[in-house]
Amino acid sequence: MPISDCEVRDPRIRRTRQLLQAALRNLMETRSFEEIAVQDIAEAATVNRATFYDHYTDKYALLEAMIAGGFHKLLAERRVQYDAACPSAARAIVLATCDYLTQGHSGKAGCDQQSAFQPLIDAAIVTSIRRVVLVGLPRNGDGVPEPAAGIVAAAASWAIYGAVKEWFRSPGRPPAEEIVPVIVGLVTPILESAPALQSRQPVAAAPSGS
Amino acid sequence: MPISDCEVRDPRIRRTRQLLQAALRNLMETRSFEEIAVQDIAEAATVNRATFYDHYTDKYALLEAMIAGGFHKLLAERRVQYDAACPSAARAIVLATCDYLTQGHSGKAGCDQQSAFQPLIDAAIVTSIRRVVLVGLPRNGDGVPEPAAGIVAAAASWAIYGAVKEWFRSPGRPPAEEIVPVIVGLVTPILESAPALQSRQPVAAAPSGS
DNA sequence: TGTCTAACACAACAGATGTTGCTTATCCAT
DNA sequence: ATGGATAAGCAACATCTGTTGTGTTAGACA
Repeated sequence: MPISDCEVRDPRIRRTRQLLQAALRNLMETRSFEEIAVQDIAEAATVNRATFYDHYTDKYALLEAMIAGGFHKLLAERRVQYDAACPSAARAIVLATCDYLTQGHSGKAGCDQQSAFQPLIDAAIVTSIRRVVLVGLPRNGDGVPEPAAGIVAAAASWAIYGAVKEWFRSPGRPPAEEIVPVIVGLVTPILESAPALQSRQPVAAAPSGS
Repeated sequence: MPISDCEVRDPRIRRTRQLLQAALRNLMETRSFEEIAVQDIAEAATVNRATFYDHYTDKYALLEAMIAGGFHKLLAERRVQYDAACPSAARAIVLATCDYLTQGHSGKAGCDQQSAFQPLIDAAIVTSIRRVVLVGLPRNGDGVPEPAAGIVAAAASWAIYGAVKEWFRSPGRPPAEEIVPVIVGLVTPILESAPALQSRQPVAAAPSGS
């Protein structure tokens, strides 16, 4: 029911949400996410259980906010931002995604690859990637992204995360430095097709539909 | 706890699971998924609630199985299978994904785009796409997929679904026939990079890393 | 056909969930 | 500083959850 986690002025709200996220983070060092009850989180955060529901609809919403916030923080710390004109930007995004998965954002749950809530984590990260990709995509004169940019950003961000996750899940995975260029090579065609969709220049592989 | 939904010989199990899935499908015509309790599903399926838990860990697992089964059925009906040698195969997969989202697999929930369980649906469909893509990817002499095929299949399947979903969510979306070639154009570079990763032939866009 | 295995019904349980109404404490703006 | 707005504490509620135990029934297999 409350406003999005960013842009919260009231210090009471910030405090409570930070407490809840920290509590969940700590609890996940010990048990798996499913084994944690809203009661436990509220108790660990020294927050009333009813107050929890003032901020998040359930523990899954809290997890989502926590993951999104954590990944966004990582991107901000590294000053990561995509720019269609800068090839190394895609590399930075992919590397950040690798590192975020590797660093065990979610304690014991990080190993817990087949958990039912894993898709929630995936979705949260993909959304963050999509956002940072979208702002770097070419725009028209008014700074408004082209309509097809949404499709390109979606395809690219999902492809990036899907590939990174596949690498992360693989049994004897190579170091990140090794896989990052491979993934970048896979997704650059998508990212570079954005100008083509704006019909600035025809591209052989691009379909003429639309 | 039980074996995967496919390959179940015991008719009792088949019957119960079909009843449960049909019950959930029917209930979702009326209410949103979150508003449906396991109790309701069991009751609508004329199945004891305890029996529900013999088959699925919770209602989310049931939803996942339902979505995966439905999409798999759609692919089977259309005889969809990816083949790296056949360009129209990718088209068929993308079109099937568009149609599956459009046909409102999940009743009222189909409109319910921002629901917390949406990521579960996404994950189920992506997994299905990934499977059908993977079997069509190039293999070595023994029929074993190349190691990089996993990454390629993951990137391609996530990209396909992400793009289709973005299209589906867009307010005044064009007809599927119009967007399919665009998406196919976005993902074919990924799919065609599979041979390159096998170092059969160098490709200009592919990175030399590794 | 007969026996064995396992699916299902049923009841009951402790615990968690999500909500409500009320009071107190904290903030923000005037 | 003061007053209005709102977040947080608190208690209690009906309900749902997930599990366990026991008995019955239906399918599998020889």
